[in-house]
Amino acid sequence: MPDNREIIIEATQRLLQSHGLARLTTRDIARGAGVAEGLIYHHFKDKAELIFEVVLERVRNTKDVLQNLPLQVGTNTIKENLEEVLHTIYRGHYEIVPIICSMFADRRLHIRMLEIMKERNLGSQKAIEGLTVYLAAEQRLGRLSGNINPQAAANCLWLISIQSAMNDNLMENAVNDTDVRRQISDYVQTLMAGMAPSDKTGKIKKAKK
Amino acid sequence: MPDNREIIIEATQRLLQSHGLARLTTRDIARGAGVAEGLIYHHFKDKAELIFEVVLERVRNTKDVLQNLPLQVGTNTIKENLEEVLHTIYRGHYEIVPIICSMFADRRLHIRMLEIMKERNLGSQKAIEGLTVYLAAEQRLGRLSGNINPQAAANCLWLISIQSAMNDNLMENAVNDTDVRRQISDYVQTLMAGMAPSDKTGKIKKAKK
Amino acid sequence: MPDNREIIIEATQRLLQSHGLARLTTRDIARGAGVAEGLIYHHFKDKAELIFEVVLERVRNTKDVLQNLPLQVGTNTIKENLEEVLHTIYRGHYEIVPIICSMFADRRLHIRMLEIMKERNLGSQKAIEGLTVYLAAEQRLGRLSGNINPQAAANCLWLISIQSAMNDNLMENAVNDTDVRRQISDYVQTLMAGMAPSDKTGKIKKAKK
Amino acid sequence: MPDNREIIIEATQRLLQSHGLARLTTRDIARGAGVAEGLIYHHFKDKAELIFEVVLERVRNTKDVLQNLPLQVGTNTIKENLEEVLHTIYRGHYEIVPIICSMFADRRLHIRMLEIMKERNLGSQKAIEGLTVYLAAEQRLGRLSGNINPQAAANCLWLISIQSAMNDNLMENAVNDTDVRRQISDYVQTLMAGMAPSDKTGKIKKAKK
DNA sequence: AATGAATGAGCTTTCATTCAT
DNA sequence: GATGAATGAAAGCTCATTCAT
Repeated sequence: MPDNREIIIEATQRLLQSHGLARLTTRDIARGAGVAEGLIYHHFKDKAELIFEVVLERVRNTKDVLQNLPLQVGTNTIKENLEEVLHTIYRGHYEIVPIICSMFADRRLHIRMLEIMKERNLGSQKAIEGLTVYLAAEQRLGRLSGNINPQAAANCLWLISIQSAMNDNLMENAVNDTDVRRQISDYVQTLMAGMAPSDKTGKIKKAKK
Repeated sequence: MPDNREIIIEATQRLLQSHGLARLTTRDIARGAGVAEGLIYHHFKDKAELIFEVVLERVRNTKDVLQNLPLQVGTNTIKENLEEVLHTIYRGHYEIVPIICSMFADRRLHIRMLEIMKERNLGSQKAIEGLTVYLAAEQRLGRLSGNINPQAAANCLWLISIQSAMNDNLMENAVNDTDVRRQISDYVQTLMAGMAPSDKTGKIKKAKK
Repeated sequence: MPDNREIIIEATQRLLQSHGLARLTTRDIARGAGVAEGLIYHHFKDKAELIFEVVLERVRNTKDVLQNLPLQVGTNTIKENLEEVLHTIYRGHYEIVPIICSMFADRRLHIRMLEIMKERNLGSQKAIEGLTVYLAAEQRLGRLSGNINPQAAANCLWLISIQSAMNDNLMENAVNDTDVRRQISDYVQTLMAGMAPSDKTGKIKKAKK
Repeated sequence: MPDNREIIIEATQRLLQSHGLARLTTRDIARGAGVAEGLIYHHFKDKAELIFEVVLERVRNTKDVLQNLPLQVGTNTIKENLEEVLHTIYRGHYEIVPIICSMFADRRLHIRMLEIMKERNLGSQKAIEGLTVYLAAEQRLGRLSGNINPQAAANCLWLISIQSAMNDNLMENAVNDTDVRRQISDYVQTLMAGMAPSDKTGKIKKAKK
């Protein structure tokens, strides 16, 4: 007994990738799923909610990784852990970001999207929480500098990986895994090392001029 | 005699920023430009061509954002300079977020845009170049750590500010200048200080397990 | 064991009053009754039959409104009695306005309703009868002018109160009891005093030109 | 050169009478008018506004009569003038009332209808104004009792004629002009004479019992 | 060049009704 | 009797585009 709700979500996911959101109609979705158009509205309040469900499904894996991150506290190197996190966020969002952006290109969908997120108490801050907790824990273990603010650092990592994915997708950069990982490694390296000169103590030097 | 072609483009640009592409109708554009709907089709083959013209103009402007940065080498504190840069990128992108999103929503527009950018050698890497040059110069002056890769660092700064702007725009966060600047300051602070513990030498410690 | 047929009818009645017919769906009804949508079709041939059953019940009740009025003959003041009557008619109809409107909206329902009313000798003239009898009795007691036709007067009172209720309901006027009573009082006062000049004898003066 | 806006209104008017509102679709209207469906939305904001326009067109005549009523001050007999007014209101609303009621059976149309009325500053009080002014003027001339409130009296007349029309339409009473005029004559007679006993002075007697 | 009325295909959404369980 | 997932035929409305003037 096939679950039509799942079938609809899967068909939407498939069509979203081949056609894009702007040209995707509920008729296409129904045809693609092999069900009546009306059934969509039995399982989802409206088209926006269906699209949102697709995005959620995709993001779920990322969310799990971030939530389980605190379990990694003290294991491996920090750099290894962070690279893994950034890679997960990157991969989890590479295909989703254009869909989300598409929704924001449509005023009506945009508004509805924000409503749904409010209803379900979702938002990127929620997703980042696990990362923030992890960083704070590593900081307490002395594996991270006491000078940084875990929340700000988590935000930086999040923003970099999301925007990388978005940028690569928008510019259609080659995205073989080796390149992605090398790039991420560079970013993490930069964030770990810090840009201030090596004699720094967390205070920023004035120009000597 | 005002040039109606220009007037139409300007109105489209304005409306694209405030309303996004998906619900922007030729009627809206005509009304916004104060001309008849039919006139659009005298000046442009179709709606897509008009939109394309507008987006192209925006992309042309983007690369100028960071051109003047190298002039700041050695002046002020690094932190001050970087905060100013991030703020500039943030503000410059905040308003074109709906246009960027629109490109994700319309596959044909997206593809044409990429072709043009390739032809004319545009693209974010170009825009970041000024920032990279600046960072390298400061590094030579000893005002930045020798351990970082200027290109990677420039990328980090770029990605963070763009994605901040997108996030704030799309999630309809409050964006008064004070909040934006505080946020940016936190990010720069994190990047300057680095996340590795204070005895770091650029090498990453293993977990002591 | 509660009788689901009755439960469905009650829920429909309630919803018809608050929401009107046109947007009242079988889903709403089922939800309101706490049963499955399909069950409606076990108890009623189709939606029309269910609605019909409900409207019929309302019409049955309406004629009782004025039955007790003749009992008031000679008691209180006429004005008090009439104000009470108008208020009763007003209140009794205020809540069924959406149902009356629904009959105008659905031709089939309208026709069936008329047939039933003819068959069973229902109708507003029947309902007004009590009022007419009352007025005639008061006229015989000398408490009402001998110049009026009790039937016409009863009709006037009836029409005014019904239409007041409709108007207030449809225009979403504020309808606190004080306002309603003041309004009714004005109408009764007008009807009691009569519009002809005070030297009137029931005959209408010509303009003196 | 036929005016399509008028053609659409006329077709709607025609179809409204034969089919009723509940089953009247925009497709039917377009077909009936011989134009494209989209054209309706070029001339009217939505279906509600079109329907409303039809009602307005019909009511316009009534409105004119009421507004010109003050010109009749002092001419003919009061009774003649009032009978003419009530007859005009009755005739002008006989076919309109069911349409208006139908709109109120549909929650969405109801709300939209009230919006439109607010936008255009319409409402029954506006229509009654002319009648109120007329009554007040006749009162000053001594042709109407000084004991009545012109506003309340105007309301009574209005409510009676509207509800008569509605009642006759709903009950499908015979409505040949002779019957209608006789009925109206009875109502006016009642209102003129007043219901209080002939020795009245405008004060209401207590029951002597 | 400029207008704006007119088109018509296509969109999302609604909803009475059916039917396997 | 009772369920609720599933249907599919509309419904109201949108909008890029055309064309007579």
